[in-house]
Amino acid sequence: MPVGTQATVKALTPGDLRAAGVQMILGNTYHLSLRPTAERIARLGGLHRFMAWDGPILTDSGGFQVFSLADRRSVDDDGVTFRSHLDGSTHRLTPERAMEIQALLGSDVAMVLDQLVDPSLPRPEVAEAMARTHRWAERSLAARGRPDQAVFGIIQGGVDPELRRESAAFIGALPFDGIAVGGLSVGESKAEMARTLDVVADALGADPRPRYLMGVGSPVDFFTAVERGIDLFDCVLPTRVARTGQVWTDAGRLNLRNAAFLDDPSPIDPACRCEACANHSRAYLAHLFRARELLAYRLASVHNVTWTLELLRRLRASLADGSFSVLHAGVERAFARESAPAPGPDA
RNA sequence: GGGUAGGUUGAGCAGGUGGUGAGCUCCGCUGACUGUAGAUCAGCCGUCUUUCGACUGUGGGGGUUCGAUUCCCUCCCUGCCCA
Repeated sequence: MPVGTQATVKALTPGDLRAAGVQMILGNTYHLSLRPTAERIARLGGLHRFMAWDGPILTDSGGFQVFSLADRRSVDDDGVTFRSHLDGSTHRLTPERAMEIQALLGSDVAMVLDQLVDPSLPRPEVAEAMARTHRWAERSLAARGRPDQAVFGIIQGGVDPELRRESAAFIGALPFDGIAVGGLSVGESKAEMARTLDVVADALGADPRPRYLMGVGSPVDFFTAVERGIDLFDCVLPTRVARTGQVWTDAGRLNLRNAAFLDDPSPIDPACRCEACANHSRAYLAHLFRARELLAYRLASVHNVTWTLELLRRLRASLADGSFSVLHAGVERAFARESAPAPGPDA
């Protein structure tokens, strides 16, 4: 699911999304409730009609903003009080209100309000946020408003195996339509993420419901997660990095702002069939980025979303024909720079 | 021809009225980004050096001075005004 926080996957039209092979997108409770407001979207016929996207939409609950806007909110057992990043006004989000907003938006999948925390915090704080997430999960189920909307629960627990196991058991025991793993890709190591997904996979066992890893991921992360039973992803990376000039290819990542591409007549990825690769050169994109031309953002986003979804299509095919590990190794090799340890300030 | 204001590191500017000018914004170079307060942010951006640091640099030339970006002479270049 490409991320379309504000009722748009930035720089892309619904037509672009369909051409890129997008099946489902993500929208956001927090942002849309502030602007243009959930009530207005409801009056205008719901989120699908509002943004002219007739495919499935999953809406995030605002749980991530509980984490990312830590300096302008306060959390208590009943809910979260935010100060708007737009105008500083105060807003209250409870599990019930998050469900109400998502019912108004009319998304196909609603997420429960959860509390994720920095996994490096002391264990009692991680455990407290997990316990609160569990209580909020039960309240969210009780508050679900419409039968045509699926609701997913969210497993928390940081990178502590025992807490994760406990959370997976608790959330897995509730009658959700799908199970999400939250609180990862927030600074923990790749090994910690993999280990945590192992614990969750073990705890959920043969549970047939769809499993969604929230906020992931990078090309390599998909393999790590699918190996551990994950079915569904959302991530801002393909579109965000595209807007800053980075494109993903079978040969790894390219930064189109680099001077080396100014004279490169080849397409971003010769194997890609997207609009950008079919019609334009790296040199053209490099020029557009330098000139800050708006087309740069669309073409790069079209490419990254297309390429990412094609990667996932190939990943699914590799599961069927047994070539998963070969494909995995190839992507690991191409994107090796990503997993290389970043030089520290003293290095 | 006369007058006047200027000439600072790729560009545009600060600053500097005898003793420390490498400061800003662009441009440029590179990196980062994981449930989007992000078409954003960070580092670098005279030369040498990995760093520390060293050196050079205020249009050219000359003069005064222990010492000149600063004072004097002269030349060159640019804008504006007058003829």
